[in-house]
Amino acid sequence: MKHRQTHQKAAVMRIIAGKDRHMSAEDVKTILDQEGESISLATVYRNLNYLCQEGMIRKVTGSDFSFFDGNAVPHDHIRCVCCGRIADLDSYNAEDDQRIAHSSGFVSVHHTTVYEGICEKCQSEEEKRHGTERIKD
Amino acid sequence: MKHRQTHQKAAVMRIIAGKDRHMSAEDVKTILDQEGESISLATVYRNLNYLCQEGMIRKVTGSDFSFFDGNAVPHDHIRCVCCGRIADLDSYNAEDDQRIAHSSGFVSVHHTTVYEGICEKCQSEEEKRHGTERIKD
DNA sequence: GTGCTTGCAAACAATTTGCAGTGTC
DNA sequence: GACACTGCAAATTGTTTGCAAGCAC
Repeated sequence: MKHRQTHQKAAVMRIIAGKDRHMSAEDVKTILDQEGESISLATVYRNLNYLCQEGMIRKVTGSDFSFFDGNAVPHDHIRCVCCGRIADLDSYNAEDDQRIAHSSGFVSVHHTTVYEGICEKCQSEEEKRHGTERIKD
Repeated sequence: MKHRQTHQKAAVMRIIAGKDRHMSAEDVKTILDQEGESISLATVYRNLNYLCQEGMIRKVTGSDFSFFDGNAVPHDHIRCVCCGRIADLDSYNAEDDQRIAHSSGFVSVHHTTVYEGICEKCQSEEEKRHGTERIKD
C-alpha cells in the first residue's frame, strides 16, 4: 500500500512529530481546531497510528493514562500521580534490553519504563493544605 | 469505610492473589464460572480494583495489553509481541527510583517496566514458516 | 438494623471501522 | 482514473456506575 501526502497528515505531523510533546489524540485535535485547521478526530487517530507505525512518534500507555510522544528517540518518562504531568527522562538503558534478551531467550527486545511519583509543585501544594506535615511514602 | 469479607471477594482473591498469574478480569470470571462459582463481571472488577488498592495485586497496562498480576512484589515483565504471553522477570531496580527521585525532585517514586520482544516459541514457529530465514531486528 | 456488597443493565470513554464522497499521484 | 484518505456516524471494547435487593457484622 502506497502512502499519500495529505493536508491532514501534514497537519498532525506538524503538531506532534519531532516535538517534546506528550498529548492525547483529543489534544491534537483541539490544537488544530484552534489553529483553524479542523480535522476529524477519526483522522487524527488514523494519522497518529500511522506515525507510530512509521516510528516517527510513540504511544505510551499506563494503567491510568495514555499519550502520544512526539519524540521517538528511546527515553523514559516520569509522571506525577497527582496532577498527571509528564516529563521526559534521558535514562534509557539499552544494555538492559541485551541482558534481558540473553537471559530470557527473547529477540528484538526493547522496553518501556514509566516512573511515577509526586512532583515538586504538587508536594508544595500538599504542604499548603496540611501545614508542615511531611508527605510520606 | 469498613471492608467486609464476602464470598465473592474471597473467590477473586483465591484465584489471583499471591499467585504468579497474569490475567484479565474476563479471565478471572471464566475460571470462576468453570469452578461453578459464578460472579458478576462488575463484581470481579470491583474486587480486582479493591485488591489493587490494598496492594495485594497489581495492574499492568501497556499500549496493546493489560492484565492483573497476582504477585505484588515489585518485578518487571516481558511480553511476546507475537503471542502475547507474559513472563515475570526478577529484575526490579529500586535504586533507579532513588536516583530518579533525586534528579527530578519527585517523591514516592516507583516505576513500571515492560520488556517486549519475540519469545523462543514464536521464533521457531516463524522459522518453520520462512525456512531457515533468520529473524532480524 | 446499618450500610457495605452484589447483580444487572445502562452508561462511559477511548478508539476503531464501514461507507460513500474527495483528493493525490 | 485508481485507490488511498477523509468525514461522519455507528460499532467496539474494556470498564465503571446507578440502583434496588442481599448479606456481613
